[in-house]
Amino acid sequence: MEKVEIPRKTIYRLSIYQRCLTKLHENGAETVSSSALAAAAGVKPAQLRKDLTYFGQFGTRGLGYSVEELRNAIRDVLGRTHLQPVVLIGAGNLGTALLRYQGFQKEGFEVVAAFDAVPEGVVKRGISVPLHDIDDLTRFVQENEVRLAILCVPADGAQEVANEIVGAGVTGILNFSPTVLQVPESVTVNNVDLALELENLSYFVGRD
Amino acid sequence: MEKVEIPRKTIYRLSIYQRCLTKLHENGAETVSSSALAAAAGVKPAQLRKDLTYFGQFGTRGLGYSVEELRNAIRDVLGRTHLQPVVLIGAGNLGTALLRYQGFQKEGFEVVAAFDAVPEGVVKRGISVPLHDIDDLTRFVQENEVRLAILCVPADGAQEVANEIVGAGVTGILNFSPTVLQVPESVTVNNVDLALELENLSYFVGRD
DNA sequence: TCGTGTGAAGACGTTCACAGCT
DNA sequence: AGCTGTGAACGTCTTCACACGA
Repeated sequence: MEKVEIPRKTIYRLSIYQRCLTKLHENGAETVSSSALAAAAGVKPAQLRKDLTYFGQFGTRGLGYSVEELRNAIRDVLGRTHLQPVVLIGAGNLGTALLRYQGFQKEGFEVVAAFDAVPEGVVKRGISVPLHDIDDLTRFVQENEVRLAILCVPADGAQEVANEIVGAGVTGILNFSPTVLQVPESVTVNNVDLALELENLSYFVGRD
Repeated sequence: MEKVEIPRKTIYRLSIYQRCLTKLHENGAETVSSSALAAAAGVKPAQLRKDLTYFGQFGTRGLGYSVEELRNAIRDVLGRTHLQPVVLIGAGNLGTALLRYQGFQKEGFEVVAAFDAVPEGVVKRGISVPLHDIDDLTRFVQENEVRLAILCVPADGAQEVANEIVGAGVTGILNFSPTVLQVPESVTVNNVDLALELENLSYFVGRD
């Protein structure tokens, strides 16, 4: 197979395009041009078209794209026909907030279980996800063949937990801990580092 | 002034280097080589050295970098000698969690006020930041010359709030709403889109 | 000899500009 | 005429490889 690899940044944008297409679909739009969709997504038209060429041709010259067709095509590429089970580890402030957060469910992800070192101490108000002791983590991940994990533990314990879940079969980690995780190449880590983002902003704001 | 612009990605990495240096400093290390620091930060040695050349020379050939000197130099570049005041808008699940989150304070940011459309409905447990009605937002931002804002409102209200705070003088927005904000060029927006990150992960995990 | 500093090469991503289909 | 699809140009970031100083 000589499939050209789709750039990571393109994958991110595909998700954004899909959201815009869903909104257009709800508004009853049948077709959309690359310039209109690009404007909604905050990119240039040429970029949008280039992104799409990575996995096929979908438009009609002189007309644009069928909203529904393009949406289906992107969904297929992103591979979310089926729901992905996710575990969340570390039910502190951030962790519990994410458990209450509706955005994941809305996008087709189900947080099937949460783990904490001291599950008794967690405020469970508004949380319907079962909360386990962290000792059950490996067993649970293996038995349920979980591939995705959200990591919300403090920085000093993050690497240890990461090793454990990777050993148990997790291959994608959404890491909220302010640490650089060392993982095998086969594992994908997406870092969400809140302090880092603020610090970065403050750099660009700070020049006067 | 003919200062070469420091790439945005380098700025991000500087923050990471700084964290690693702080950890090294706490462990009593005096000097560090580019390869050691790079390994800790998860980058290649050449990249680290290149990043540093954007704003000066700090190492000693054959020896490495002075942990303390380099840390101070990076702090100066990032410009965080003084604390930046930040406002948070939208005290829902995510917003309140961020208010309780200690990571910002630890990195030198102070959330000076939070705003919500219905401040009475917010659970205030564990929150010490004053909570205002969103009607006071513009006045507060102007009077306190706030430059940074954390946006945690639902997607459909985000653009409106963004317009308001930009008008009031905010030039850096940390946006947690799953929307593409349209702002003037002079304003920096850093998006933290949780569902997007998960979707992205699931793409890389999904191939088997 | 060891590790930094850096020009040059390379890889990658974006933008342009236009050919070609409807 | 209008808008897509795309090779080529461009710009940016990363990596290499080695000169140079300690």
